[in-house]
Formats: sequence, structure tokens, C-alpha cells
Amino acid sequence: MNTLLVFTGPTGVGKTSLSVDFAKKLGVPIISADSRQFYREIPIGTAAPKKSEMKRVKHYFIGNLSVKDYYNASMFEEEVMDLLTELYSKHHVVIITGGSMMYLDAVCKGIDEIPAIDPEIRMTLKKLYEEKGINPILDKLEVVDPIFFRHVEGKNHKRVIHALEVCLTANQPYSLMRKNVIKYRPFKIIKIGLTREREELYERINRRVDKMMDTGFLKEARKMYPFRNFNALNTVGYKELFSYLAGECTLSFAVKKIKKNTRIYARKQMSWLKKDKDITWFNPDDVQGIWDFIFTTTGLLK
RNA sequence: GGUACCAUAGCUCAGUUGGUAGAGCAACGGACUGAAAAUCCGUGUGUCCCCGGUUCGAUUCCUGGUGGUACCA
Repeated sequence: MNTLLVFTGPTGVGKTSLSVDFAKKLGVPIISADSRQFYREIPIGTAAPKKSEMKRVKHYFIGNLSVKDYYNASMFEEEVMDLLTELYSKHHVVIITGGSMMYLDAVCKGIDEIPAIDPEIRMTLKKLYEEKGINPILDKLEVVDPIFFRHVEGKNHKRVIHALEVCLTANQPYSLMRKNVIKYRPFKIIKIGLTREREELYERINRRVDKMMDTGFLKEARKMYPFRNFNALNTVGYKELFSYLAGECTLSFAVKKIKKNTRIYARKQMSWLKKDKDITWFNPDDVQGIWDFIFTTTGLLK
């Protein structure tokens, strides 16, 4: 049976180089599940695979979008499923690697069918929120979808607004569309989680940020400054450098902040991933252990 | 060796006229279904250096240690 080999884990743990090694040895391509490495203008700050790595192994979903493009997890699910059908005609194994939890879940478990949001409704609600705050939106949500209203965190404006825009677009309650059913996938999924001791992970993160700064992160951010309001750039690293570029803080403060926020992001990823009981955890340095696990679970021969 | 000052959270420090303690930084936990590296919610983690004394009660006052810093020898 065809297999999808998932490599996931917190940022900076060493997913990229490990999955390139495994893909090379298995002779299979890599699908990236990193919601920021999609954007071609920002390879440095997102620690995208290097050109040499891309040459060794065929990668998909790296630099395939512009920061100005709109994209979401559902679109990713659809595109990856199509791509997998094609790839499985040539390979029995495909690797998917990344730390964007929702995108990974969209591929592995599927995501509910919800109509594309009417842009006009989105604009109207955005404007309403900016002018009057969250309360009028909550009031409306309570009327159209009392079930979700009870469930949503009232202060989380993104979720509140989204729920209402879905209701208004679909003309039915958002809660009815949230089926939460795990979709059938015509391939075997093996999830490998990569993790390290906290202290070591933090050291790697700090070092990686310094290295980004040495290799032109600031220049990349400066180029992106005019586009800073696009969602793709509402991202750890860019936010802090934009704040420096706007004259709101010093560069060394911004860099410190980037390190800290990256550490927080890594923790957030862990708190999501810990819940996933399908993941088997390894230290990325335990290459032999990972191979053994893959061989015994897939029946592949060395 | 002498004198002075200091010892409180992981770090830097505040504080309690005696009722077991707090700020910044750091750290930690959780939620999560079309913007997700987003967004939101939550947590002080402590032998107040140690042994005694005074006191109803000591982190606080006192004796003696220990460690540190400065100055004098």
C-alpha cells in the first residue's frame, strides 16, 4: 500500500535536513507542509530548504506562492491530494514534512467542507470590527449560530469573525458545517515526530536566528516592508524586523524578540502535536532508530 | 587578618515599621477546522543563605556561622 511518511516537530528541531536525507535514500519527493515556506519572497526568514537541498530532492510547495496571494489549509488539502494521486503512480512512498499543524491535519485527517467566503461579507465584517469592536459581531453570531456562539472564545476576534462570515456566506449556522469527521485516505500514514531537549532546541533556535541575520534576513525584510500588511508577513521574524524598520525599537531588541517568539512558537507546536496519539517520537539524531521504525511499520526493505 | 556592605524566583533586584513575599526579564501550561509562524486563554515556579535566640508569630530584630563584594592592612 502507498505510504505517506510524515515528519513533523517544532521549528528548528532539524526536520528539513533529516527529511532531505531520508528522501534521498528512499528516492522519493518531499511535500512541504510549512505555511510560510510557500512564499517565494521570504526564504531566509522562514528557513526554507537551501538550493542545494532542493537540488538533491524534488520539493513541492516551496516558494510556490507570492506573499500577496491568499491561501488556506483547505486549498492545501485539495492540492496535496491531487498531487499525491500523481506521485503515487511513480512512488510507493512520499514524504511530507513541516510544522504547520493545521495544514498537516488537513492532509492527514481532512477538513470540513465550508463554502469560500464571500469577499464582500469579509470586508464588511472587517470594517465593522475595526470601527465598533467585537461586540456587534458577537451579537449577530448569537442570533445566527447560538451553538457556536456558546462555544467560541469571545475575545478571539479571528474566530468570531470567521464564524459569522461563514454563517452569512452559507446562509446556515457554522456549527452545522463543523462535522469533524476524519476523511478516508487511500494510503497509509506514518507520523514521525521529531523533538529534542528544550535547552538544546532553544540553542538551535537562537543560533539559527543569528545565522539568518548573517545571511541577509534584514535585507529580505526591508524588501518586504511595503507589503507588511499582507497576512503572509504576519509572521515571527518579519513582524519584529518591521518594527525595527519603522523605528520603534533597536535592531538588537528586535533580534532578541525574534528568538523569544520563535521559542514560544515551538512550544505552541509541541502543545498541539503532543495531543496527536498517532505520532511516534524520536530525537532527530537517532537516525538508525527512525530507519528501523520505518522499516518495521512499512515493511520496506533496506 | 580588620572594617563596612550584601545574601529574597532561573537572572537582575524591590519589599515586609515582625503576620511566610513581588516587579522586569526569562520560563511554563492550554485552546485551536479556510488568515494557523495567525489568534486567544491561563500559571509565580520560593527552605526569603545556615544554626540558634527574642516573640503568640522571624524572611524581617539579635548572636554566631558560611559565601560574596569593597576598602584597609
